[in-house]
Amino acid sequence: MAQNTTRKAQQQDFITLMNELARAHHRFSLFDAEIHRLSGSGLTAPQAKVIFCLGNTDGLTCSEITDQTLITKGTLTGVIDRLEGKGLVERWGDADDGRIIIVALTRAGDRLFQREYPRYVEKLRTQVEGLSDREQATSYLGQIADLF
Amino acid sequence: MAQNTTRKAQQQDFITLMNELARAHHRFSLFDAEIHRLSGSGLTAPQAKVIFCLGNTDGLTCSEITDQTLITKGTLTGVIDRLEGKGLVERWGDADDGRIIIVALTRAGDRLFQREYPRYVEKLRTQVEGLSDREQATSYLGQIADLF
DNA sequence: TATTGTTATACTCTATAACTATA
DNA sequence: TATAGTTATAGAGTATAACAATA
Repeated sequence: MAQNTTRKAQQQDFITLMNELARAHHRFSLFDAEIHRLSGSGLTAPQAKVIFCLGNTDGLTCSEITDQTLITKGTLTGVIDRLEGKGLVERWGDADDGRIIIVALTRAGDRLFQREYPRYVEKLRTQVEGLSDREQATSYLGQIADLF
Repeated sequence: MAQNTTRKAQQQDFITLMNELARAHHRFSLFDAEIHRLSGSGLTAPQAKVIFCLGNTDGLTCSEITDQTLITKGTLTGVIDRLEGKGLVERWGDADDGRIIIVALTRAGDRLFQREYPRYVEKLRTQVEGLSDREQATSYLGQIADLF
């Protein structure tokens, strides 16, 4: 009976934990989207992800971008189309392997990256400032990242 | 010089932490959506959120659902429309305050909730099973949830 | 005037699957 | 046959703002 109560309490703890995770996740989405919206960069969150991962590189293939951003390949084509339409990235074929497309920042894209990336990091930092133990956070988040 | 190096290292730590958070967030989205897709319930993740928060209640107002799910009111109308179209929820006006709409599970919605909610929790639990220290997780996630 | 919820618009992202071109 | 990326389809969620009804 007492054991049953304990199990129920543990189940409730777990559900509470998952609700917190889901809400944290959702708030992160909203916060992330809001940062980009308020920045006036004209980027959506997925577009910014792509720009940020292309920054300080000589270009990446679509597969590499997919690996880093977790954006599905079908979706990625559309995101890159829009960034290309804004003149922020350009595409060219790989010389060795005809199947591969290299995506890279244009000069305008690089200027945007140089301006927006530090701002983005700074806004996140401000939000996280209250964090008590950075090392614990790092190691724990690594675990969470591995779970999903 | 050494101080500068340290600061740079700290900045890099922070960026790594944020990248992990962003990836954890994205993976959670994908995992969450996949659970519902594979369950055959026909629910999207936001729809499931609404069904789950209505479970074991006598109905909630749209504002209350918004508070719990963080789904914007404009979006919520559409989500509820789709759930109503499936016969899973119903709406009625509040007797006291004519502005308020009460949303509640239908019998079919409640059956879905009773069946899917435990499954959902169980799948999350399986995923989280590797977690080393539940208490640490709970307290840390609480912090993250408060940050965003 | 403020609040609750709906409607309208326009867009982005999403999954899925078929498809092209190349390896 | 397998891989890289595009295209096509259909739908869902999103922000935003204007709106109606009620308090």
